Amino acid sequence: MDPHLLRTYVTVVRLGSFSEAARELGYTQSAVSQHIAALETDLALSLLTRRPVAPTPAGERLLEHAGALLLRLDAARADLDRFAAAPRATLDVAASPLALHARTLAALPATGVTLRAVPRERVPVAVATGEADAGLVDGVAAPSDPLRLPDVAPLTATGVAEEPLAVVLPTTHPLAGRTGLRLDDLVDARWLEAPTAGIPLDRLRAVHGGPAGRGFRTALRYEGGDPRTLAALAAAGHGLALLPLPLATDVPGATAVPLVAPRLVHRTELLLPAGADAEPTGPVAEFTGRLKS
Amino acid sequence: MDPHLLRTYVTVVRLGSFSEAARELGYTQSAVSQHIAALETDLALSLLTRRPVAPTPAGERLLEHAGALLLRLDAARADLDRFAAAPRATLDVAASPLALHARTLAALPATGVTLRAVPRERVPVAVATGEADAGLVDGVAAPSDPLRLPDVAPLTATGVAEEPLAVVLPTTHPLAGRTGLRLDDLVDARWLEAPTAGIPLDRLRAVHGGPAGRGFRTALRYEGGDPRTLAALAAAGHGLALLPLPLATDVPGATAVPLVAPRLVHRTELLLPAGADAEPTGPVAEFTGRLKS
DNA sequence: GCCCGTCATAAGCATTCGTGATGCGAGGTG
DNA sequence: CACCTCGCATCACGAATGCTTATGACGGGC
Repeated sequence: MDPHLLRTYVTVVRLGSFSEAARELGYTQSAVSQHIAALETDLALSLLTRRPVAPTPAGERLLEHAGALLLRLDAARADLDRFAAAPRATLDVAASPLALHARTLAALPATGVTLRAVPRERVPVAVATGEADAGLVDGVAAPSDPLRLPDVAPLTATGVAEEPLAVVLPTTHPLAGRTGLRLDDLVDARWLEAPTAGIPLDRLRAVHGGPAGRGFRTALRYEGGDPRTLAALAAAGHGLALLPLPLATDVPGATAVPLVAPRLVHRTELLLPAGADAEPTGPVAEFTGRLKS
Repeated sequence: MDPHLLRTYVTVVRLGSFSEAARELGYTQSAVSQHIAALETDLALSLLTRRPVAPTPAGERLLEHAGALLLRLDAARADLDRFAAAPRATLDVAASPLALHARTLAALPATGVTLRAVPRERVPVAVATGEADAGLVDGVAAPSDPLRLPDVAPLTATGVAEEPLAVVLPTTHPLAGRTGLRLDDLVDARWLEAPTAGIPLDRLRAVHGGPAGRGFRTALRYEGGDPRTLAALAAAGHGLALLPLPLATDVPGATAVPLVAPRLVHRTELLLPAGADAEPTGPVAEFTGRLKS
């Protein structure tokens, strides 16, 4: 299970073709064929169906493992490269959209900052692989509880902000007058699924603990990145939205009611490569210093 | 960063010697020397000090990455080997000591079971690498919240039991008369640290959220595996112990007071290789079926 | 000061790995 | 229906990698 073989395997699957993969990797088609053959004999398994080229069930499993492995490998290399590299004068930050709010934006240095908005799950990856010097992720957690992040590499996470959660409903909604809402009251409601602009509902489904698939049905799925649009959708009656309270206010036609049970907050965390906090100076230190104080 | 090179690197560090590592790996000393040299030139870093042989700071970092990588690699191989292997007639269970209680023990099949008690953090590893067919881990979490387990490989975790937590104190202790205790009341107390027999206090320190190092000081460290001994130590006044309530009762000279705040429970989870739940029959299915019902 | 243990380096050799050429089977085309 | 074409498998060869043996360099112990 040489990483090179895994690398060609995943590209073959991704492109659905040996020859295409060979082109992309700079090999000949023959080499790719031999790589796959080597993997299959090594594992004594058939990994791919040819014609069409698609992974077998065993191949699917290998794909999961291979992805994680190659990621960790890249992360390791990036991490160790940092050791030798000269301290950077610029700051690359990867952030999930909702992790960008007054507190985090204010901490950014005045110059030399590149800010990249990426999906939530890609933030740890970006930091681990060195694409970004630091990351900002948001998510839902119990108060002062750390987020559950996939550990692709040794990263340190520190909480930088916690805000209440609010349910956004049309002003005409029967529950709009409440001062607080319990999740139990909303299990049967229709929700807006917005993985990027909003907060994924998986966590709610898990917390609620009901049988899988029950509750929190999706009315409409919004794949854009703008929370105000999401709130507007809620105002228009397309379903309920879940947002950090500060983002949910002042939306025409919508009312934001804080979620009071279960006790959950919208939490933002700063992600750094483990060991990077030792750096005493530079833009990274400036940024993290301002965030932690 | 060939896994072979990493493998020799970690053994060199572990044994503190090139020659020893060569012997263990079945290489010549020369090969080991070249492996290390290859790594160092590839990363353009000095990884080891010679004489004595010890990792440099950069080497320490590599060690972390290498460990995780090799683990995942073994896990991947084990997982895919399972695909080809014939269904097993026996059941190997790796369990942390406190995960073994009435509920889990009752679910074990009558014959063909090997039960291995391992430290908490080794359970996921054992399941991932195929040393065990299934795992039982215990830990502390908020009610109906999953445990935080290191993801060494795609594993599925399902909760099988939750019990209240109790603080064990000498009957003569001023707080022994309470019906419930808040963690805040106990920050300044002396505690028994018992990573195997008891519940590690890290989680409490994290939940309490105080400044690092403050609170929950350790009076005595017990490295044995018997919770009753731990409770007896608490009875003898060596410090407070934290145990699942059922284990903390009926200890002479000690009183168990439930922990009421923060709301935490002692949770036991079943760990299976992801995808293994598909198996319809055999001892694994019997075990998991009984646990989930 | 000599010797022994340990790591580094050099040369030789076997194995591995990638390339180019060729074979083979499936699907499309006239 | 024969033929062509496209795409993966296989083969043989040259290059490169990796391991071994042999030797050198350096420290620490007696």
